[in-house]
Amino acid sequence: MDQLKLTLARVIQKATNQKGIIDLFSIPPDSSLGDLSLPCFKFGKNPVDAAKKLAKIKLPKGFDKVITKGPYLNFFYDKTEIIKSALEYKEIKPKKNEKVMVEYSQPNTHKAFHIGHLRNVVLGDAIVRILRASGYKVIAANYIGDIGTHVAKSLWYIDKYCKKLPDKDYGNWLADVYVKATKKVSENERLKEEISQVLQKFEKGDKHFTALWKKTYKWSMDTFYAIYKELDVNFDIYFFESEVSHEGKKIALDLQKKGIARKDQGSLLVDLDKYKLGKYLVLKSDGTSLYSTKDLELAKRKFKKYNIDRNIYVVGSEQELYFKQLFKTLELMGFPQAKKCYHHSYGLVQLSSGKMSSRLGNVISYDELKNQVLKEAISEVKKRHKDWSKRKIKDTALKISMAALKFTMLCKERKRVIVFNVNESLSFEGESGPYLQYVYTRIKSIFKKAKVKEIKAFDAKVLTTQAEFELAKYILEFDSLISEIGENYKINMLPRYLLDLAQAFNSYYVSTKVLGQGENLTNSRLKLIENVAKTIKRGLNLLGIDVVEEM
RNA sequence: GCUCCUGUAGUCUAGUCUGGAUAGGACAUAACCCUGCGGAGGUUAUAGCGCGGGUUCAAAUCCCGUCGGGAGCGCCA
Repeated sequence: MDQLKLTLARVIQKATNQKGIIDLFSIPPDSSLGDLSLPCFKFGKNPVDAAKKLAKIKLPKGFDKVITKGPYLNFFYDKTEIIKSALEYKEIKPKKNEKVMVEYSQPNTHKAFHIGHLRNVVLGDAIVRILRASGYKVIAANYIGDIGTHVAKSLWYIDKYCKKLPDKDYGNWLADVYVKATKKVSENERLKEEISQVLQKFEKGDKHFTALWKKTYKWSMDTFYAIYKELDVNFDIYFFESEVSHEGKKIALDLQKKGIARKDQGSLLVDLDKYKLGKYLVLKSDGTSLYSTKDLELAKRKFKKYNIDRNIYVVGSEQELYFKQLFKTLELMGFPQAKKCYHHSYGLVQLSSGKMSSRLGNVISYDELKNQVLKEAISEVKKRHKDWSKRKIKDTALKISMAALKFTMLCKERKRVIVFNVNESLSFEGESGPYLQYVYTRIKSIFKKAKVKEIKAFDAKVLTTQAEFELAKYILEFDSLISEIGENYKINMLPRYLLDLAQAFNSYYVSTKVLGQGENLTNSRLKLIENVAKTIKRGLNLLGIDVVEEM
């Protein structure tokens, strides 16, 4: 269809002697008005006349007719041609040379993994999948916050107050320790000094704290790995703050030598006032490293060792200023790739009662939410399939739960804040992941009854309804949508598209019978809905969502 | 105080970058549709662009102002 649009644009370009026609095209508000529209406001003083004049042009192949509607010129595709292309549709695999690194998830060890982290992982994973589908070489990177003040705080608390270490449920225990430690410190400011000492000892390689760190670090990582496995998220590389901390300090000191950074109240900072970016602190006054210290070294590694062309950081919008500062500093350091660093920010996930904070412990953990949704899904599946085994019920319910969770995280425009109400469970109806899975099972069910594996003969000419034409258009739109998202990162366009397609299918389904319509018609309809199912499956997979055969 | 983001029916949301036709969808509410390929569905109804200016043939979209909500602004990450 992109090709059709292009040829039409050329024809009109010739007739009007104007450039950029292709950008003027729009989709009419209702498909009964046409498939493609050209507003004629820019062709002379009287757009209605201009439209009438242009309506006389000779239409290129693939177009059926053109009508005018006031100042609009509305084109209709040749329906049979479109349906034919949709029936014969083959997946394309584009190739691009650019190498992109997507850094996401970045959880801190020794803290809770909550639903805010979930939005990040799901978003990052979808970006990775979509960029790969649009042809980029993608490195999926995680960056674990395994050291820093928060870890020192936990180690300090465990060392000082915990007589017994747990033997199970490590992740939650650590999350709880962090909350308690924060509370302790807030009651007595002087304890901060003790924590600073623990951090300094640890950074110098103190044996006791290193051993304690190793043990507790592993507990956290095992918790994360389990979550990633369940979410079906895979990383190509794990970076750790601990491995860039030391080199980061060198960079900070080097920045001072070069006059990019200066000392201020004992700490080192890069003054970015003249770029309206405030001051960027790169080393603490006690000589230990900061988030920024480590990010400088991390970026350097990405550029030099991994030789990437583009670098995407998936991090919440509250860090927008921080990343602007980081990118500017990288630029001052002379990295040409600094201009190709991109902060993919997104809105907070918060509770109806307000912002979540690992420090305060008022969070919904990933496990908590998942278990709630899973419970609901299990009961729904049970209702429908009394004969299924427990195992099958749970497997299916888990896939449905994942669809519900991920879809909720992805269908909103990225900057939008997501507010969770603890008591409201996620919906499986309406605009939801399960709604899309449902469409897939309906199609699969038809195929089961049809008892055909492969449709060899089909004929576009027998598919004459508007609904069939609409479905065909959706199928043909998919590839350009993916490549568009690969450029603008508007992930939520994909869930939106899938909802539209699903809805179009559902109304087709209730109005049109596929089976028992004679071999020719039935086979052609089967072919069409098979391609609908494939498109939905591909789309869901790009969002990290699995389909189910039955639900 | 300064900076950034955001405001669309009772609730949630798409559209805003790149201005075009009747602002699309979901939930809730009220009707209706299984002798049919799966009702986690379909059809219909009700209801909306915070406010005030400006630019334009045309504004949810751009500009200015204003009000409400959120986030950030040196030793957290």
